[in-house]
This record gives sequence, C-alpha cells and structure tokens, in this order.
Amino acid sequence: MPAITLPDGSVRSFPGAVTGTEIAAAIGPGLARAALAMVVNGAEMDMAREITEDAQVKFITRKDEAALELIRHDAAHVLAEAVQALYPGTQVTIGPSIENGFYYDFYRNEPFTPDDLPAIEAKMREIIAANAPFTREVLDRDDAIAYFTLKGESFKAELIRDLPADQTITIYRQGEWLDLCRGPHLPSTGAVGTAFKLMKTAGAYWRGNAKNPMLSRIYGTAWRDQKELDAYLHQLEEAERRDHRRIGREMDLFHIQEEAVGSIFWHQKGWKLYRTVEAYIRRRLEQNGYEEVRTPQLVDRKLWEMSGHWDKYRKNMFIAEVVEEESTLALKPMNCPCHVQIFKQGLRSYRQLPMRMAEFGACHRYEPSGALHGIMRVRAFTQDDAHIFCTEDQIADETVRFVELLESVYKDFGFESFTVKFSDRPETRAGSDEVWDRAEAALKSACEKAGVDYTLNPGEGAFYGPKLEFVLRDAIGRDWQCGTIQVDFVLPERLDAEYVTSESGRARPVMLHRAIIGSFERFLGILIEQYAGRFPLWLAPTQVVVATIVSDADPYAEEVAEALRSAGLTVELDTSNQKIQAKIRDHSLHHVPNILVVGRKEAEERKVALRRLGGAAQEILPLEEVVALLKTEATPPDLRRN
RNA sequence: GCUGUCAUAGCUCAGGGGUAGAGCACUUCAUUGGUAAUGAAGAGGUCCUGGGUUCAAUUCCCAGUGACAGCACCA
Repeated sequence: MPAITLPDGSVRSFPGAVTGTEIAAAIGPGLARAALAMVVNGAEMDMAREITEDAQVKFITRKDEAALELIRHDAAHVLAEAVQALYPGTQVTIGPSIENGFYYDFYRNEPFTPDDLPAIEAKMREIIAANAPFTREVLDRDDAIAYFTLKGESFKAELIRDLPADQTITIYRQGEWLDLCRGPHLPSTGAVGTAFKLMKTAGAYWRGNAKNPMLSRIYGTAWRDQKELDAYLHQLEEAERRDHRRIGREMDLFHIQEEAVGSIFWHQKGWKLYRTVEAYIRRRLEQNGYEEVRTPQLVDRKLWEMSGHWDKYRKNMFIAEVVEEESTLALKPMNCPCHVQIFKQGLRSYRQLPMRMAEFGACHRYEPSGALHGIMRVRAFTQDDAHIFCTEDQIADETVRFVELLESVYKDFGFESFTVKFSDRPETRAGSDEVWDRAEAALKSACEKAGVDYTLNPGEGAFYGPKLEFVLRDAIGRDWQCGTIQVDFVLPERLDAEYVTSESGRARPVMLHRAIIGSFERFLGILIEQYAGRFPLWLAPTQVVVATIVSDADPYAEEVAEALRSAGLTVELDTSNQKIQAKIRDHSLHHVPNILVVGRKEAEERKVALRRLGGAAQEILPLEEVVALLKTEATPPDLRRN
C-alpha cells in the first residue's frame, strides 16, 4: 500500500505497486499528459517505473528547468538512432546532455562533415514524429557484453566491462533501436519536441585520451520550445559580434599574422589599453606590499634542468643557440626560477618574510597549434606574476590577502562573479607524498579562512604543488582561467633557497606562485568581450573625440582638445570634411565613449555639446565643466577610492 | 598535435578551366552641414605558397602554411 506524498503535502495511497503514469493519471488528465518524468525521493525516474513503497513524488513537466536535461539526453539517443539508420556500420559510443544541448560520439572510418547534418536532422525529426515509447530493461552484465560484442559495438562492450560491479546494467529501447543507458528518459521520442538543431561536427578522442582512437562527434542544441531555441541562436549571434578578434580589428587594437604565430602586434590603441591595465595592476601591487623586479628573457638550460622544467616541458620551450657559444639558452616559459635567483642573492632573514616579488614577466611557450585562440591563448604572453616567499605558517594569511586583492581587482574590472577550482596532486609530480599532504592541507585551510567556495579539480595541480584557479567566463560561455595561487614546497628545495631563522638556523621558504589576471593578453581578450568594446571611461583607448560641425569651429575645437589633453584624457580631433551625422556614426561604431560636438554656437559661447555613446541626448556645458567632469569620470577605480 | 571546414581587394563576401566582381573603407573634387551614412569620380588583387593534370589553373588534384570549430594540451 504505497502512500505517495506530493509536493503540496497531500498524500495519496495506492492498493499496490504503482507507476508514475498511474499516479499522474489519478491526479488529473492534464498532468498525465504533461508529465515527462518523476522525482522519487530525490531521484529522477521514468514515468513507467513502479513504486512499491511510501515515497515523496513530484513530476517534471516541460515547464520545469529539469526537463531540459531529459530532452537533450533523449535527443542524443534519437541522434544515434538516426545515424545508425542512415550510416550502417557506424558504432555508437556515448552521448550525454551538455550545457545548451547534447552530443553523440560515433566511430566510423569516414568522419561526419557538416554536409551530413541536414540528412541526419531530417531523420531525427522522423523518429520523433513516430513517437515510439522509451522502455527500460535490466540486463545481466555478461549478456549485455555478449549482446553488444555480437552487434559489433565494441566501444559499448568496453563501457559495460568497465562499469562498477554493483551497478545495474540497463538499456533503453525506442522502437527497434536500443542503447545502453542509465536513464531516466522521457515517455517517448515525441516528447523531445522539435526545438532542436544539429550544430557542428568535430573530432573527439575516445574517453578523452589522445592515445585512443578519434571519434566523430556531432553537436546539437535542444530546448523546450521554439522560442527558447531562437533565443539561444540569437545569443550565439550576439556573442559572435563581441568576439575579441573581431572587435580587436574593428577598434584597431591589435593583429596577428603568419610570421609570428601566437604573438600579438599591439597597435597604438590596444597598447594604450594594455598600459592602462598594467599601470592599474602595478599600483595595486605596490599598495599591497609587492616589490617589482625584472629578470632575463634568455636563461641557460642549466637553470631549467635544476628547476625540473627542462625535463617536463622541454618540448614546449623555445630554444636559442648561438654559433659562438657552447651553451643552450631557452626563452623563459615562466619566471619562478629567476625569482628564486634574486631571492638567493645574499643571506635572507626570516625578518624579510613574507617577501612578495612581482614581475610583469614576458614568457614564451610553444603551445600546440590547435590550442591557439586569438589573444586568449598565445605563445608569447606577459603574466602579472609574483612569488611570495614565506614560512609555512604564513601560507594561510598570504592566501587570504591574495584572495581579497584578487576579488577587489576583478570587481574594478566589472567582474562580479567568478568560480574557483582547487586542483590537487597530479599523477606525475615532484616532491614526496608527505610534502604534498602538507601543501594541500595548508591551501585548504587557507580557503576556509578566506571563505572561498571551490569545486575540486582532482589531479590537475602543477607538478610542484596544489593550486587554486580563478575562472572568468567569456561572452560565448567559455571558461578561462585567469587568476591562480599555487603552494610550492618543491622549487625552493630544488633551487636551494633558504633563509636564516630566528634561532640562527637555516630553513627553506615556501613559495606561493600567484597571478591575478593571469596573462595580459588573455585578460584583455576577456575584457574586450565583457564590454563588447564599450569600455568604461578609464579603460577606453580613445576617451573623447572632439568633432566639428563647420570648419569655422576648427581653432576652438583644437583648443578644446588641448584642454582635455592637459587634463590627462586621450583625445582625438575630427575636423574632417564630413557632416556631423557621419562623424557621430563613425565614432559611435568605434565605441568612443564621449563625443564633444562643437559648432559656431559653441565656439562663440565657449561651450561644448557632450554626447555619450549610445545616448541620443546632448548636454551643452561650459568647457571647464566638461573637462572637470570627464577628468573625474576617467579616474581609475582604485585612485577614486583614495 | 588530432578530426573537420575554410583561404579571392584593407574589411565583409560573391564568382568560376580562358588571368576577376559587389558593398563598406581609402584617395581626389564639389559641398560648411547641428547629433548614427552628402554627392561624384578614382585608385586598389601573385585569387595563401609549392608541385601536378591541362592547349590553358585563381578555379580540378596533391603537399605545405595559416585561420576557424571541437578534442587533447595549458608549468
């Protein structure tokens, strides 16, 4: 006699085992039609599953967010059926729901191309129209392996073989087709609906390992209704408009060319933006007790051998050799060993710790060609790097200080939220387990102290220590690691850094590797997308354009521009022979935040017409007032606080 | 690096076995105008590079390089 408790608190009893479909029908025909799945004591299940004991039950309908995952997962099954119907001999592997949609990985001699998608999508619509019910069956493990092996589905058989011994093996049928799946599923294929679209094809390694065969992946997006799908497709178009590579060209910020792959040619305006960010970070570091240094670009391989980088990253380093010299030099891929060299000059005392050594370190890494992405992932980049040499006791406090600084910096740049990942020991690493235990424990307790919520990223730490990663999201929803703090007991040991303790003994310092924005290149890319080129005034590469209406106003316009320049603003003067409408349009398209329009009237009255980007209204103000106003507005956020 | 797609004017793109076109941008001339495009004229191309097929290749084939998407990688 199961008693079913519903979300409104009401209880319904049933004489015996009862399915979700039956419960929904008992409540009402509307719900019976709308229910896609149910949640039984917190676990999602198919409508057809039987409930034999008392339970809390709620139903998922198309109105619920939770329906999205079911729709996407089922769309993946439908995709797989369609592909096997159209391309016999293709093996299925896995097909999960993902953010915004789903994918399915297939094994096939000939990879799918975008040209194949229309036919596959059409087939999917047929399968959905046929509306076959999804039915669940429990299989014996060996039978399941035998079944898929016989069918020639070796990838599926491998999956089952690797499932934990205690896991129930289930398959789901839809019409003639079936797939290994844990479920749950919608009642039938028709419930997937028509608000989906196949998006692209791609290669992907079996089980995410580059040593395994490459599969052919088909990506799709799926939504609850057409309106949601349209909104998503529109959002993609918007994202494309704010792509930093596009805005970088349109605003004349930078370019990249074949002769220097992965390196950036910063144009005047882009470099201005870069320098603004750099000056800001430099001020923040100085306020926070960091000392800036500069270390060599080319360093003998001996140092990299000692640090362990040569062994692990040699393939990713740029090597420089000279005919006249025996030695092999490497362009530095990171700054830490160099900073240790500075630390090692002279005897250090415990009184000097923590020592916070910062460098805008220009680094080079030979990144795999496929990893390059605009200015976000490059081969030549500059880190806002710093190493904090401290005692083990100081790790927690220093981490807290760092996180506070990082939060404040992100906020100043307009990033209100970010995620944190905690990466612990990787498989190949330096240092003993005992050292790793200490390092991980120290970082964890620091997180607690700093009140940092993190998700665990197992096995993703640096080879010398665990790390926190601070992740920002770009316009298209891609995540980019920017900030990081890493606890390192290993490098000081390897490079023999030590200080004199209060008892006159010698001890190893701990190194905290840390960066807030990560690399200037990546961060500027994210900033460009964050603001879609419409920067706040303090960041805007061109802050003001003075545009004339008639050439009689030219001398006054020059005077206006000069007054603004004297106030420290970046100004362009547009006295070109064009109508004011065209000038407004041109500068607006280039995202100039302020246009000062001057004509005869303004020249006579010594005023200016201030027009804000995107606004239609103008404000007529006396010259001195505008200068003071814009000067205040252009003050960087940290200087405003002072 | 792997899989796929792509490479034509500064930009966005069309075209196609007989050495090329549009819009915008650019230059010049006329126009001096009041808040998102004034008009006219002009200039601009090794059709990514190398090889092959062909009477003829920018177009077809092969290789390379680069870009894009995804995967793998990211000290």
